[in-house]
Amino acid sequence: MAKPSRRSRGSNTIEDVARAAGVSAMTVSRVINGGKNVRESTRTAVLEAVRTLNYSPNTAARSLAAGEATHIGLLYANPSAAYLSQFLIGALQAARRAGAHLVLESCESEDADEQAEVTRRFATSDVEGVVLPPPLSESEPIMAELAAIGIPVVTVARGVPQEDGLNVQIDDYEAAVEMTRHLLELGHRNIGFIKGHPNHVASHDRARGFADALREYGVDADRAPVEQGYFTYRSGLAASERLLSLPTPPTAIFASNDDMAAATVSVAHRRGLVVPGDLSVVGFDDTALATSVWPELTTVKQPISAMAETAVELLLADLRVRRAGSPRRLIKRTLEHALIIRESSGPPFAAKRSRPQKAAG
Amino acid sequence: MAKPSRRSRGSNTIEDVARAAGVSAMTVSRVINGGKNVRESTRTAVLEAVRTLNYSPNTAARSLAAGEATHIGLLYANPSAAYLSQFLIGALQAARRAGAHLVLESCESEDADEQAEVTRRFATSDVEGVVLPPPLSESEPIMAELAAIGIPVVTVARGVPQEDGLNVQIDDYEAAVEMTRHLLELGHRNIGFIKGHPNHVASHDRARGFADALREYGVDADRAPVEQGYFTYRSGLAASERLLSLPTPPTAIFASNDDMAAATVSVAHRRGLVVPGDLSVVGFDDTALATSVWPELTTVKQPISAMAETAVELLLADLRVRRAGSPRRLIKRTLEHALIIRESSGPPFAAKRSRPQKAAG
DNA sequence: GCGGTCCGTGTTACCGCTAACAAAACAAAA
DNA sequence: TTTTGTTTTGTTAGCGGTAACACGGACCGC
Repeated sequence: MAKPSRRSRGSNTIEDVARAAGVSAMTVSRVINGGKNVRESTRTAVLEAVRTLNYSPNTAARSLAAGEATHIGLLYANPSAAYLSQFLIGALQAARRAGAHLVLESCESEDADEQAEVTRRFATSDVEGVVLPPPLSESEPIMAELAAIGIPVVTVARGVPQEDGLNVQIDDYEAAVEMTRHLLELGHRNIGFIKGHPNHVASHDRARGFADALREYGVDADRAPVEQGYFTYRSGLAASERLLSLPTPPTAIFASNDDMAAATVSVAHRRGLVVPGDLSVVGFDDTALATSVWPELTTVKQPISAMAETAVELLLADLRVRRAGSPRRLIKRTLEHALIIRESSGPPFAAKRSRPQKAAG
Repeated sequence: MAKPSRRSRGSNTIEDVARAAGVSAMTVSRVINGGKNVRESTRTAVLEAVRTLNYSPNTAARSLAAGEATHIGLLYANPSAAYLSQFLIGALQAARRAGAHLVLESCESEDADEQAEVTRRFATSDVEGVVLPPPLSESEPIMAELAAIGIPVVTVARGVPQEDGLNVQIDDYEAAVEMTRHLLELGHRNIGFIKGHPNHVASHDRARGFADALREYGVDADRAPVEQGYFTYRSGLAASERLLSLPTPPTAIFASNDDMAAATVSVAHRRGLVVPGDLSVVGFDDTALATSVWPELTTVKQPISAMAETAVELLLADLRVRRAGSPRRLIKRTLEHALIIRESSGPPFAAKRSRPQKAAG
């Protein structure tokens, strides 16, 4: 037995796998990475050895040798905490798989100069690419600064992606259409809508989806009660107050995110309305808030973690391509959303009927 | 000029710094890490060179050479999203500083066998230590499994830390005392309390703090209205309903976390009570929920990010010590909390007075 | 049958850093 | 002054991978 090297950590290396498979380390390396030009029999032998030894490559050694990206930045600003944690989980996963570190920086300021300043400091440290989740993905000062420094960026949920930029998103328009159809199919015809922050392009997409779905069912979209919100709980409070104070208050309210939907539920309760018996309330995003209010919210689920993973992967791929000098491909990726139907939506005027039904059931 | 090496990434290395400072690479290494035995003049020269060249060491190379921990695990379970994202930010920061990767795994199940199973799979991959935030820090199956495998663990906010374990926490008892005093000093004498999940030791500490503070002010703690809750919004709904249905309902309610406090506010509103005019409501944790309800909650802020950072640092230090074979030191660390006074707490019976005041102001 | 091309694999030389050891510089003791 | 520590600094040999190139054999066309 060879005496163990003075600092090995015991876990087996590519060398061990090579020995076990009866090939050289290089061949193992080729098999593990998408290796072309490896005979099928060799490949299976190597994979067999990998499995037997439960081998997993050392990311530190890998990125050192390959000279790959090691630090990718994630600049975030106060989205809902639920969104951020989901996003971080996905980004972290993808980064680790690639052997890269995630460098976090927050940028809460709305001031253009300050945003540029933070960005500059961040970018000139040692990050090789930057992931920009919303709402920062819409920030022009940041995008401009990053472009000036020449650092690759991938935006997430940027409404109007840059011509030659990387972007990951969901189809906000389509999701809003589906949610509106859900309410229409329950029988609602007087549906209120609370818009999102006007700076977010997604807000407009959602509003368009809402209106188009109404038209599809022959409802006059121009007469539909719509109030401006800003994605905050507080703005949702105000907007829903206004909607419910209308002479003919809506039987359902579609809020552009969960925070505002939660606020709407709170206002409804304060007014003695039963949700969903007297008023259906639906949200968007499926953040943790959706299930921590009562009743739990019907909402649209964004695959936040998956979007983050995809974003990191796109960025790393772009970095690789740039380094190799290959022609860049401009990539946009749209991921699937899903309607999550919970307890806050139901048929209109169900309050009186629902009680007997419950007693009977 | 030497032709650039075929794969260097351009950023300057320890070699460049050494050349600039007129010393060897090893000396630079010593200066950068807590180097002992370096002449003061040499040290300053090196640091000068480091600054000039804007040098920052390559973490991949560092952990490869030093054979240090590269993967530390973080096993989490559905705490509030706000808590998790704060925690991740801190943990990530500390991990990156040390050149380690954070490996995430979630374990939502409450079933002992399943928890053990997840833990086993997680631990036998390639993590060298595990961070356990609440509520998992209280899970015996997980702790037992980890101990059996022999992987170092650091728990966070574990009520009764293990004899020889690493743990990071705040003083729940003291924080509860301070919060209760705050209410007492506002003039409240009939204060309701909503307990946390009985499995959490922190719940008991908070309840003790509450009772002791009452006694301190001559209030009969045994007669104080206390209801059992389980840290969920829903349990808060039920508990506060019970408290407010008492013949002499309390003028203030101290909920053991923000979720239950938010639920209490909701119940109060449904009953037509003004917060804080008719009822003061305070929470614990200062999660995002605290500022996304109206009125914003008075609460206790836990330094979540800092706790996560500390936890990772403790773990890495322990790992280093173990590898060196030095005697382990058992470390517990208690971080500072803070009382955050917002709008949900005020003097009792203020509803009638406050309106004229508002009108006058 | 012979040079060329492609394929599958091995060899070599690092990536950037640090542990361990060696050597030199300096100081204190004899 | 010599001897014997004690610092301070340099040298060597990797850590675990991968890029680049080398090499032998199969296949091809002439």
